[in-house]
Amino acid sequence: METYSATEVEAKWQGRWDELGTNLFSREDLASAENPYFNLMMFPYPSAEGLHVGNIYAYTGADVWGRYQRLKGHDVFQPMGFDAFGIHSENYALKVGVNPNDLIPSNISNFTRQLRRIGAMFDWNHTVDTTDPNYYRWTQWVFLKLFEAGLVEKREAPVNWCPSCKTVVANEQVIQGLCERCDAAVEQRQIEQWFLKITNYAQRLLDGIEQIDWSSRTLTAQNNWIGRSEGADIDFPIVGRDEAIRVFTTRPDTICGATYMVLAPEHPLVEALTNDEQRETVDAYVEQAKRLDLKARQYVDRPKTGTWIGAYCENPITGAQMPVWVSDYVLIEYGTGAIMAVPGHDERDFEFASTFDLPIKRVISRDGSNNAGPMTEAYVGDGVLVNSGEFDGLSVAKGKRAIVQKLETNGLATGQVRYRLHDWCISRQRYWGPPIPIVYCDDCGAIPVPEADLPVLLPRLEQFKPDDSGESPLARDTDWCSTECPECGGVGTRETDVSDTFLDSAWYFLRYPCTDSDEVALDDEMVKKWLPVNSYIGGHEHAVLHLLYARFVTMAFHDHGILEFGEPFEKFRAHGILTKDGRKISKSRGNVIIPDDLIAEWGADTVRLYLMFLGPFEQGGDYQETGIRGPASFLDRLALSVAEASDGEGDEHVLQAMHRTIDKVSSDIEQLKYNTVISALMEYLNVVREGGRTCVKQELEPIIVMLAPFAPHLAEELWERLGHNSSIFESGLWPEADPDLAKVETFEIGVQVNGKLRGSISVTAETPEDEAMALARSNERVVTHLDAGEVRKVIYVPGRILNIVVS
RNA sequence: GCCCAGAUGUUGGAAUUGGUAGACAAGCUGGCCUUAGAAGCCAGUGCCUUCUUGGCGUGAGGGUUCAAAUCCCUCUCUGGGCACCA
Repeated sequence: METYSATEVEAKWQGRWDELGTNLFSREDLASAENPYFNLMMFPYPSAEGLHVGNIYAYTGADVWGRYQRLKGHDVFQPMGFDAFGIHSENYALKVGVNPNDLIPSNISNFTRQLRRIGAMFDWNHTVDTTDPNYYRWTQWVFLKLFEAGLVEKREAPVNWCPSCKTVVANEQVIQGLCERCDAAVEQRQIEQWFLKITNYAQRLLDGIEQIDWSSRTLTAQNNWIGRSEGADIDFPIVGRDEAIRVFTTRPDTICGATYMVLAPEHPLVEALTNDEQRETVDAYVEQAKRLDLKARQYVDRPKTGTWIGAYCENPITGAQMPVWVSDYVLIEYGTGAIMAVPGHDERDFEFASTFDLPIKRVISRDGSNNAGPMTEAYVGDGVLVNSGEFDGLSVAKGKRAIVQKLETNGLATGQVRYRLHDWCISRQRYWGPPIPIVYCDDCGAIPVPEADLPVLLPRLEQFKPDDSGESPLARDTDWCSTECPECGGVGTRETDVSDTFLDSAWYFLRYPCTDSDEVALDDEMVKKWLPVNSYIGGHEHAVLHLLYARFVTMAFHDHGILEFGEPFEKFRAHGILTKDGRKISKSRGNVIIPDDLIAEWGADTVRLYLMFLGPFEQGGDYQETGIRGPASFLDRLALSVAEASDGEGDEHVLQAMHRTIDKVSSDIEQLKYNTVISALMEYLNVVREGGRTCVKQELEPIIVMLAPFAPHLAEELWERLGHNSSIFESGLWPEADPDLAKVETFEIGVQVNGKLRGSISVTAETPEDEAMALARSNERVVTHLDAGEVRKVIYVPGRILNIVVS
């Protein structure tokens, strides 16, 4: 029996969509859309390998959502672009010896071909390529706007430095403390870099979490990443000096248990407080700490190291003298770069104190009793203050308040909130990115390039490999570097660092509806109409960086009067990960699946349907190729049914099943449970075809509409074969369930005796208990078990269960 | 170490959110049809059993309940993220 040829049908409908511009918006369409819906998905980095099946999975799931919104009557704008700048592309280009300027366009065209082949409804009129000067011109503009808003700052920051290659290396290029390329020990070095002050927005980013509809795991990740801590800054006077060491602590209640102080190696007071006797040891220690690369420095399981610097502090509560140490387990970038060490109640301090034989004092006890005997581990739990003089007996919470209060009256403490979030360093000493639009002038300093002079074009360099200068390869292009100072017109030199790829992607969604404008980055009319984004779907791996940066830029633009809204994405859903035979798909495992052959063999519709059938979209699924036959034959049977269908009235029993299916599908698709949507459609088709019956068209039409998001080509084809002459996506055809028909009248419910299933009875929602009992008693098996004793209790939940307790 | 997610037949996964565990598929077994089958159709398929009966069964162990995959406690394992954040 001839059903359909996927190749022909798919080519036919893709051709027709292109020809009619079904998925395209003209500038006028964008301006006049009545029911706008911006369906965004994370744009890919166009690798040389092409899209793998995981990408297809993600984009199909997002496209299903967009097509579903369209069937519900929205004007769905669904653009796609390419995140093509960055170290990824650059490293690959270096490896294969091709200039990224040549490599990227061919990768993009390959990606475009693949994305078109899966039949997603992308608007190819509104696409972005982050490496296009017409795009990065505006990325540079974003930088300038943030600069204007006072959110850009240049300061020294540590980078990994390979002393042999004499270049900056990324964290990923440091393998066990050694340079990936030359095996030399990597060290950290301080260089001047550009930062965006995202920390100014720490609290706002946290507060905004309350108002957005995002996957909860993504919000949790952002919450943890921002890492708000409440505590106090406390000053510990330095013995013999008119100065204090300021520390941040979340546990002021444990201050009486502080037995020593620790400064980070980079702390300015280390130099000032070190006495002559300790000088040599301390200098050597600080030097050694500096030599560690950034990754090794942060490695937790390293044994604690450090040295006494020869100074003392006074505990502002107990008055006790405490030695001041220096150790790299205290980080200069968090808090004040100094801590009071409470070994009795902090695991790290305990480890350090044990190593160096420093006193360990219990000041919190679980139950308030003053347990004797030495502590064998730090106690970090809740409890009651002990050995704390006047504060004994207070709970941890009350102790915190009381101690901070007392110190506040002496001006020695202030309540303080701190965040783990760091400012965003956007400087990259690399080639493949947008040049940071800054000019240095001996007289005027660092001056932003005027908006009118954008873009600062990235010159084509044949030698783009980082060299031993330690600067971006751009520094070698002296013609490019030398320019005029925008301020005084004198001699200027360009900034040679390029910006982080994450800056490109922190605002791309704002640009999509505005790609028709060359004069401005953001067309106010379009932004007002289409933003914020209604739905964003992407990988959970971007839970913190990309998604946080995009929120930050949006908030900053809002405050700077550029945008009316403060949150970019109303709704965000993280899709799951596809595994293969239970294992992660990765290049190193060699189990990467390129979808082209699969699509050539089965067709895009079958592949789409299969991928969506694997598991809940937000949880991912396991790819096993044999499974594709199920969805394939489902589509075949559906096509067969359409071919056989006659006109006329639908069978009532089938129509009831149909409306129940509409009900279930409509609610499951909202929750992205595409797998159960598909199984519901399969179940319904099984009812339609039960016992080899031939069906009527009326019974098939709604199922074809509901299938359309998953298998758009075949849905169009069957819709046409059923006699319709406009696109199935044109006029909001999503069906609505008739509640009367969808209602289930009689249920088979289980009958349990003492909680064990012994039979079932057929009831309605209104069947009263006595009637249900009577029915149960007519069941032989039930009766046998009832005979075992006296009926003590009957639990009857109409429509659910009848449980009879017998003893 | 901390945080998040998860563990259900041979496999992917369902389960009205406390109410008949295993839907829908894949695989396998048998049958029909066929020159053929990666086509279509039909039947069977959690384990044990005295086989129309009964018992067991959702990572392990305990608990709550008339009733637990679902709630609570303890633990194990897997995947992911963060990582000396005071």
